[in-house]
Amino acid sequence: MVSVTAPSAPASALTRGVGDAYDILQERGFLYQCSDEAGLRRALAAGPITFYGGFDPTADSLQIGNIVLAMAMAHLQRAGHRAIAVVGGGTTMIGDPTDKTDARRIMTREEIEANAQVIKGQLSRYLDFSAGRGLMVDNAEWLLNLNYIDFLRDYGRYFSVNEMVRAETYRARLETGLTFLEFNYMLLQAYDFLELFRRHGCVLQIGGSDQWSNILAGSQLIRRADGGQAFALTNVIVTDATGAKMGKTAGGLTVWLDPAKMAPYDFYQYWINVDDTLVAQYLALFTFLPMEEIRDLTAAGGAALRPAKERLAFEATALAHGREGAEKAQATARSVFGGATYGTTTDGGGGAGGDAPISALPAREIARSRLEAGISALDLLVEAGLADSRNAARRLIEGGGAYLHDARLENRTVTTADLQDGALLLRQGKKRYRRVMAV
RNA sequence: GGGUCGGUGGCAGAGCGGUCAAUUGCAUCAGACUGUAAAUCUGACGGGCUGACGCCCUACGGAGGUUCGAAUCCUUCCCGGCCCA
Repeated sequence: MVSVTAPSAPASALTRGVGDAYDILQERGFLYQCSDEAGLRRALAAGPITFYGGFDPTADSLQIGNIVLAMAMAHLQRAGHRAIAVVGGGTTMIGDPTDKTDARRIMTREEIEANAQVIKGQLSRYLDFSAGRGLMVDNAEWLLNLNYIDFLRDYGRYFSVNEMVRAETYRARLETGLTFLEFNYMLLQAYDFLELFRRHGCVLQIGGSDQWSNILAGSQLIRRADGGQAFALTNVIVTDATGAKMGKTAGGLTVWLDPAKMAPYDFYQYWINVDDTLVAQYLALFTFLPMEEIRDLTAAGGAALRPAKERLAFEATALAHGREGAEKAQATARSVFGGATYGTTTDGGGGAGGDAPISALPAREIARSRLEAGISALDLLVEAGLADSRNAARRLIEGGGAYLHDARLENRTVTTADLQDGALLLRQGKKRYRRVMAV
């Protein structure tokens, strides 16, 4: 790995300079493709550049699949480069055909804007949006006012349909059906890049490898329309052990960053339950730990990998939910799973944040009066969110997978006599806990 | 617009008049084994009721129809692929 000498790094506590950014991304396993590695290395080394990555406001929260890009951007930014996070408020109104079986649902402006706000908040945990360091823009700003005729005349000429049809992005969709609406997505994303090039001197776009053709189209448009040079870089699409895109818990839940959609405890658990073979990769991608430390942590195999997983979970949770959230989640997890400690985290003890050791467990409430009258175990499991229906709850109990206070729960009536410290501690299977508080 | 093929449970994909709540694979859930891992084995896997045998309801794109009986046949509408224009 050849290190390119950087002239000088701008202010802030940088241990490595602007020219090291490429190496950092490479050694951490982010990179998938680059349109011109030598050229990009030169550009990076020649001083801070402006780069961008896009996020689609299709949901009211980011999920961990989006973090890979955020982390890659964060590394670039930490190396001294200027980040632009583009929220695809305009493009979302079209629908990206990439890797979708069906056309995306078209959303209203209001939904999109609300989502964009949330996403910005979440991204600021990873990226610095202070003046001069980074900014966030919504491409609706320029896309919504495009005039069709003008756009065709000024830019349509630079796009070759032959080329587009050959793009991997569209090939699959050509088999199953692709509307003209979606087909235009590439043009708009390319135009975004051009617009950012003009407005902010942005010369690099980074995105998931599924965005490769779109990003390339942008850098080509910049060359054709303005004679400028811009680079395309893609990061790996991270998969889980089964080869599927990562992002679902064991319970099939999407791993959201929004604590209201997924409790930090569950977020933490997601990382703890990661497959052995992925720990090293995930540490490199989802934490800022130095590579040497990651190698040490994961040098041993087998059960010795557990401290590494705990570290991964802690660091990733701390990034998404703050240190305190991570500490609470960790303390709760340790308490609930037998209190075994595997090494220590950065603070040497994993403080509980002053709360009860299981305080971070997802909780539900139930009226005390209903417990006094007695509630069936079936209904209790359903209301706790551990079973989708009473039939499912029945099956769970029959299968021996329902527990109350760590004792197998039979199909009986649960009353206030079962309360411990004013709550019921329910468990589904080996590790899905839920507290039900009597109120 | 014409021709043709097709729309089945989370996905893939059987069924092609009764024995179909619907074969099978994947995914998922539980149990055993473990390290809150993987692999493996076992069971479950539309909803409701039941201690249980079992019973009831709703489902095979939508709406009608034929029939004792339809996911299976007919009509029509909607949606999609392919070929032609």
